[in-house]
Amino acid sequence: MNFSKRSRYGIRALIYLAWHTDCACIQLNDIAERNGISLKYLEQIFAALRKAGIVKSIKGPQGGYFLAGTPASIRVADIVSVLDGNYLLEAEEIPTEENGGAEALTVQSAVIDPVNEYIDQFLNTLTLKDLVERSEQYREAVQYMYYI
Amino acid sequence: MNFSKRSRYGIRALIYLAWHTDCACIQLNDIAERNGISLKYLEQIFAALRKAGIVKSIKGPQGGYFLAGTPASIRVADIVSVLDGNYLLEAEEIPTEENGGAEALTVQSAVIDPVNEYIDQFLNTLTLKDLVERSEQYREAVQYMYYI
DNA sequence: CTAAAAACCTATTGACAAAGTAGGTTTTAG
DNA sequence: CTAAAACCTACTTTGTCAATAGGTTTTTAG
Repeated sequence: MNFSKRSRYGIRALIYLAWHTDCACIQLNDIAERNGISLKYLEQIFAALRKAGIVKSIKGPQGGYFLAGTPASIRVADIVSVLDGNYLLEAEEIPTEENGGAEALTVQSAVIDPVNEYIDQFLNTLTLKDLVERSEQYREAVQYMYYI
Repeated sequence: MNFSKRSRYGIRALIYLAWHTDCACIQLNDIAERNGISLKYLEQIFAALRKAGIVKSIKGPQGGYFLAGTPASIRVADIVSVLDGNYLLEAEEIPTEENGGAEALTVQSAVIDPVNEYIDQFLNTLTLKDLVERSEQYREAVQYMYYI
């Protein structure tokens, strides 16, 4: 299981893109400064997102990135998959001896599997649209926090 | 979030101890061989479990380890806490700039928090007793798998 | 009393990945 | 033609996991 900076930065950047679907595109420089993320690191993240078809790009001055689909069509599971590889807990190695297997199988089926099932279901149901909706409360709150 | 070998080995070893509450104690050598785990590594794991009060030990020949409490009183959350530190996903760093905070707060509250809440609830409810009960089906199956 | 079995203790190592840095090339608007 | 931006590849740093190593201490059995 991974929920690395890479994924978190990616999701945050995509929320920002989703906020600005009215703009033609957004520059990485903009996002990097907003979030205190290294531009070079963001570039790598967006290279992956672009290759996976989640965003599209325009080169040259006034270029940038925009979402390839609607926010509702982009699942958080897709984003994390692209950026962190698999997001599930790794499967147990079941000992090949004549013993020890029962314990390992139990851990797999009673601990790992249920956690994985929940995470998988949760991340596959959650879309960028959901995140945008839930961000509304913070957009105001954040301005209040820092402008006072 | 960690679900390392350390935790998995620990849980497996504790299942094995719980199977043998009739024995005075179990030697690590036994468990290590059953599971193909290095004895030295298991010793470190059990040192942590002992210091946390999950198992007790007897030194000297015929010594070994046994559960400090009933299987029903040992939560999987306790085991993983001891062996992996915290088992939850780390909190987002919220940017201190006047911007970017809304995205980060959204990721925290809409993605990280719900996953953490589930894992926390799940691991705190699940006890070693549950694991022992669910291991029954595998104890037979495993013997069948390898003795045929 | 002694030898061996087991727990107990502390330090070190090797492999690997995450996070970020570095230094470019290519495309294209103005 | 120049500068802004994406695009590409390689490297570095840092830290953690999973062991390995080499002991010391305690205690039972003979």
